[in-house]
Amino acid sequence: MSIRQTDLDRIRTLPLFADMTPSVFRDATAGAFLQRFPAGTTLLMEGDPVDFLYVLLDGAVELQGSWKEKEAVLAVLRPVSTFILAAVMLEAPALMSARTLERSEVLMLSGEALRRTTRQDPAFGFAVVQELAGCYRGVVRMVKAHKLRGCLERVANYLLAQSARQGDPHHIVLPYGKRVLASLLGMTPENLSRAFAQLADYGVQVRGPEIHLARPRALERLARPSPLIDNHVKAGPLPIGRAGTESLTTTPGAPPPPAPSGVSAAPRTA
Amino acid sequence: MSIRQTDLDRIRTLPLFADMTPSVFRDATAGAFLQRFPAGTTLLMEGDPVDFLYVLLDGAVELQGSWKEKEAVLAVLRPVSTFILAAVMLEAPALMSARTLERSEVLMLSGEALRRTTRQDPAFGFAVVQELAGCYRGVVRMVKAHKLRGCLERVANYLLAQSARQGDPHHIVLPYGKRVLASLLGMTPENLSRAFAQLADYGVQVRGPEIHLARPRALERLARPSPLIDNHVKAGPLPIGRAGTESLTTTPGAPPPPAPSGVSAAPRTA
DNA sequence: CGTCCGTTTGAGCCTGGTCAATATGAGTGG
DNA sequence: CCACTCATATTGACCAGGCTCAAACGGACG
Repeated sequence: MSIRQTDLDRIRTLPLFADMTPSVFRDATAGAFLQRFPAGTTLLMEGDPVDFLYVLLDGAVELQGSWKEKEAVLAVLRPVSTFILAAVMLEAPALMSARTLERSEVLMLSGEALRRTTRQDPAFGFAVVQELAGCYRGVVRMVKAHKLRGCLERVANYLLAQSARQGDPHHIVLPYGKRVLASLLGMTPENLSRAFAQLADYGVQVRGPEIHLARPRALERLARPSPLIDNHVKAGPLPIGRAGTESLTTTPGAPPPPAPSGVSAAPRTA
Repeated sequence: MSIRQTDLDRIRTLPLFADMTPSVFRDATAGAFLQRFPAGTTLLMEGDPVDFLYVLLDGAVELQGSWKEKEAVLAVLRPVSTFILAAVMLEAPALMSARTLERSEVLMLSGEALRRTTRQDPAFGFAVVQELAGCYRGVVRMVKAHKLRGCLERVANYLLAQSARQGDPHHIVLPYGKRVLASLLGMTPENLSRAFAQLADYGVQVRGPEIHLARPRALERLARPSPLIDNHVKAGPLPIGRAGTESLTTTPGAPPPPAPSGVSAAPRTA
């Protein structure tokens, strides 16, 4: 039950908790406890009710969804990060399962306490807003990558993203197994292998989890990373006279389809 | 610039504004104005800074992303719904373009005023939290549908969703053109046609925008809708969790891969 | 009546998936 | 220390879902 002070200190580094006053922080984390799990443990099954906000302090966790015997990894988390905040705030069942990939340390915070704090403390409320908004945009980026890019391009961009994150333009090490990576990128392990093989033409050399990028520029020309999809890319200076693309430009076409008679139920889109 | 009282009344029906006190509501909507756009108007270009929260009062708007000459529709909105709330809260550039599909009425609310209200009024802050959490979960559902289902299955589930929404188990009318629908479902118009043809075996008869579902049960056996993907499906006997109120907004996002070594940039995943 | 789109249909191709067999490597027990 | 096992990766052959290109069809509108 007792958590070390150092563990609470670690989650204070998260934007979500960084600006809280000590007393509010104490309220929000009341009843929190730390748990250790071996690799391969399912922390949460999709469809389960969610009672806690999870904070990964050490190890690795994958979030996955499933349907009809099929499974897909939707995200892989590394410390320090929180997950299932949205379900906690809505008191709704989880949409994704959470599974440890390695031995992991997870801090569990009372959902009840967090909702109460969110409703009472405007500053924390706004922090939650920004957190959720960031998550939302993260998923939007994911959808765009999926619908707009082919397998090769997704792999190439993944390599560049890792390269940026790890700080070395020429060498990266895969943070988890290729099977997991393939599923995360929306492809089969076999195809990921083939993609790596194809990328040899662009200076990519794979040896186990170690990858050498001999010609990052060539890879970039293939990958064409965009600040609107890959959030590691900084927005470059836009070409000055954006050719014929002004906002509020009306383009011909788009015939008004007959409105469906049924009452539509207020869809919301951030 | 003057807005009719009836327009403000309409947005009060949205969960986001429903519970606000009149005075807070007046603050939040200060400086709001109504605009009318013809069909095919680009309201917002991806990458643009976002100064307003948009509320669609009449007509239809598509949100789309693009990359390298390719475009994909990420969502189609119907009244009354809000969009780009996440970008407003983060003061970040838009990740999606917004384009009218028909002649539309759009209410524009000052982002500045909304952020101020969110920071000051805990009740409104919590409403924004719930809104964003719902949007996030909507996009997660979209990603799951995309990664786990094939084209045929996506179309079948779309038909069932529309059927539920429009209240008639045997007859639906497509709310927008098939070209747009195809892109929303992540396929080409040609393939959507073929999918409809294939679905004839399951009692689906298509005549223009009108679709007759002769054997909904057969279609359901193929589609296998799930409460964890399709938010119109009510949870089965087991789960106690309330059926949430999540939009069909699809925003799949790839959480930034965590830094394997050194300082981690606190990835967030709701 | 003719034109213009959006949709449908057909033929061929190609990306990516499936199945099966073969390394490769880590962990275990003799 | 080695043999065995199991999981992960890779490679190849084959298959199919989905895309592209091209043409024909149909309704809406002038």
